[in-house]
Amino acid sequence: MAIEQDIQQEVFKSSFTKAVVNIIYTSNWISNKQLEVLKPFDLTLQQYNVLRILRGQFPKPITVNAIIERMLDKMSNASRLVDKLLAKGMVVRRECPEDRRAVDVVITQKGLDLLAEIDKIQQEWESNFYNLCPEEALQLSNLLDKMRNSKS
Amino acid sequence: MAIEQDIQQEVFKSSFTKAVVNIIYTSNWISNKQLEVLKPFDLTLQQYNVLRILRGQFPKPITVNAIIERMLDKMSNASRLVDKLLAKGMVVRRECPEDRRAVDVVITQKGLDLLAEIDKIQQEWESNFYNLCPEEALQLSNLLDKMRNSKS
DNA sequence: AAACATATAATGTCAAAACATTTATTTGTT
DNA sequence: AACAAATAAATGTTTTGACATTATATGTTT
Repeated sequence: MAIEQDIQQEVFKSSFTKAVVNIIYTSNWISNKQLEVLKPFDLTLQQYNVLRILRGQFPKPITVNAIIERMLDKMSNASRLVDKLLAKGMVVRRECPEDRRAVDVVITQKGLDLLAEIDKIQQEWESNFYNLCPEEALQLSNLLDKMRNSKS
Repeated sequence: MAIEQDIQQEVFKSSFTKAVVNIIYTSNWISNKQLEVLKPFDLTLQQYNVLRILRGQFPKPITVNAIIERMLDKMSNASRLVDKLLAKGMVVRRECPEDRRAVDVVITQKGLDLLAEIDKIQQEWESNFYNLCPEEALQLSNLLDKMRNSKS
């Protein structure tokens, strides 16, 4: 359905405003879909995202600060997020030898296994629900990149 | 900057995954920009969105339920959001005569004035930061619509 | 009309986010 | 070396979000 019907607003001030609204709406739409997938695994979206960042680094460790930098929505709670993942046995935490202020975090095998399981369901779901061909997906990504490019 | 640099991830599993990540990243980027604009006016994003929905209906009243339907992220807190706006004198609330369960909400002149003031800053900001021509914005919107179109 | 189901908004509760502050360590400057 | 400034992570506090429950009103069935 087009965004006009989805939020029951027929007219936008500009095509630009419409795109902005559509991005936020679609982002929420995706998040809700992902939450459905994650619910049986007792993971929040943020925990899931942190786990994926850790997998991207595996087997190298990564500091809490570096996690924050790579998170889609920066915030200062990464420390507590790691706490939660630690309690679930999904990560290990150890003092960073080069900088004793920092803390190295590494995903465990249990964490990797969990992600692998989620991946299967996620892919199945993606192929059912997403309607773009690879070229269109790229085009979409490029438009978003261009949009964020500030002139100043 | 392209999404690869922004989140320091060189390779995505597919152009599709890349687009999904980019949508969420860009949505957060927009939200953060908007928050900066709203901060001086002591409005949260959600309060701002509700106000805009009310302005869209003005001078007709709208029920809390109808507000929820039109919100970009559905949730059940609309009642408390209206509370906050009421405390600030931005809306008035009265029992709906046709259905005494429902509550009619209308934006006040004070609310309209506040929105008008924010609009000015918002537009100025949009023109500085957004880099798409109207056709590209439309194309972006259409791709997002297409993406959300479930096959099933 | 009575009984039941549904709809609307408000409220209670708990977890998570936002924001500021604190502690420990490192880096830079005089 | 001594001091100030900066950085990394953790913690405290307040607000907000998510979810369930409640109270009241309306609609429906018999």
